[in-house]
Amino acid sequence: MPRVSDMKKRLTDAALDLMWENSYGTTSVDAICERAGAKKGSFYYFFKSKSELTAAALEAEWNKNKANMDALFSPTIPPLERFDRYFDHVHDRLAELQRECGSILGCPLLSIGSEVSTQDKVVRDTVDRIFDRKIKYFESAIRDAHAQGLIEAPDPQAKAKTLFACYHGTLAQARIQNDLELLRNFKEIAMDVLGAKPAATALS
Amino acid sequence: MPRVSDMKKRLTDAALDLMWENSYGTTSVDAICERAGAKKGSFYYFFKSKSELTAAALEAEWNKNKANMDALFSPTIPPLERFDRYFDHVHDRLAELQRECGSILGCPLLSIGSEVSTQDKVVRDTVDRIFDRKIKYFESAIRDAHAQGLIEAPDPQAKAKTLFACYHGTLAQARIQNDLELLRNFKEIAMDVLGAKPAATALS
DNA sequence: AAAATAGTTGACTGATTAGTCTAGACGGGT
DNA sequence: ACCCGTCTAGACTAATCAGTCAACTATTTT
Repeated sequence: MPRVSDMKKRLTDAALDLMWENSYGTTSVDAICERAGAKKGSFYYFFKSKSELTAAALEAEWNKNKANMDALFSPTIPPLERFDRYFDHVHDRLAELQRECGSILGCPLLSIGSEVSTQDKVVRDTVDRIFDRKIKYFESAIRDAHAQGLIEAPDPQAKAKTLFACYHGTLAQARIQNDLELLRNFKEIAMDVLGAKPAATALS
Repeated sequence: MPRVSDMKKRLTDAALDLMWENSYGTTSVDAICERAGAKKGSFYYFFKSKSELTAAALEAEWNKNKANMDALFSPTIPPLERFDRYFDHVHDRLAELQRECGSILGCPLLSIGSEVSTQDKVVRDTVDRIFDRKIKYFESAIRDAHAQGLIEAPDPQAKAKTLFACYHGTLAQARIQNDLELLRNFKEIAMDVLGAKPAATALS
């Protein structure tokens, strides 16, 4: 088998960068090609449409982050601490991206998903699938926390969905208002939503 | 003053409809004109760009809903009941729109705001401003609830922002998953987030 | 009825869009 | 050394995009 190329990866990387910073609609195939150092022909050799490229880019991004998610939500870590670490991690990543591009970018799944949901089934289904996987981390941490009596959560899945929605709403607000501050205290908000008993730090 | 026209309103209505159902990016000026029964010239007679039309459309939508919001959040209504009624109202409206267009559309401010925030200052600032106004309803209801001892909310503004973010996250998820079900139980989630003491309905 | 104001028309521009296609370059297996 | 599958080059199309403009119509004031 002759000739191996990293172009596919370069294209998905470029696409995700551009769509995350701007939007699906304003990210043209030409712009993706330029950033990836590719020509049109290469693009359509690997992907049959912009829509499929986007789905592939989101899946690729997921795969890049999966190991990290597994580590953050490792069962060896006390369940509520998993959330702490996760929210910190996202906060730090968004702060880093802000240094690069000047804006708080929020969650690409939510931005892109919300933008294309009524028009592009391929991308929408991809976003859905990845959301489901992410919620599973929440769900299992919540189940563990419940088992240890740290919170009251008879329906861990419902609670996970709620927390997930709250978090993504906050990420979206942070993007719209370009304000990272909203995310700084999310740990406490999450504990509120989860109904965690205020432990060591007893206040009032 | 010669010749009065309702074209401006028809254009903002058409724009909001199309952008809500689809997106800012995929809604072309031509499409807006067609739905409004206008020609290009009329469009640019009233608005100097698509961006300004969008800002005007969002403001117009706000003005259309303001009286209703005032009624829903009237101080004559018990504070926590205001939220109940508001969430019901949005739920019903989205259900109605679903019947018309087949999709759960979520909140146009969030969808459009998230889409354009890094690229269009005029629209972004408009969304910001309207969000601020909407949060004020939440804030005042929360303050009243706190005063009546229904919830514990020493910082009503922070709590309002939190609930607002949670609600919009849920609206965004509902749009992406095209699932109204997520919104059906939001009343209870809201009470959870607010930390409302489970009143009459004592369970477990 | 004339003038002034308010709104409408639609052809036009030039840029940009997603996607196609043919010809060829590269490089590993034999 | 040569072949063949993988990949690249880049010109091309046809549609669509936001925005411009000068001529035109309709209505009210004087």
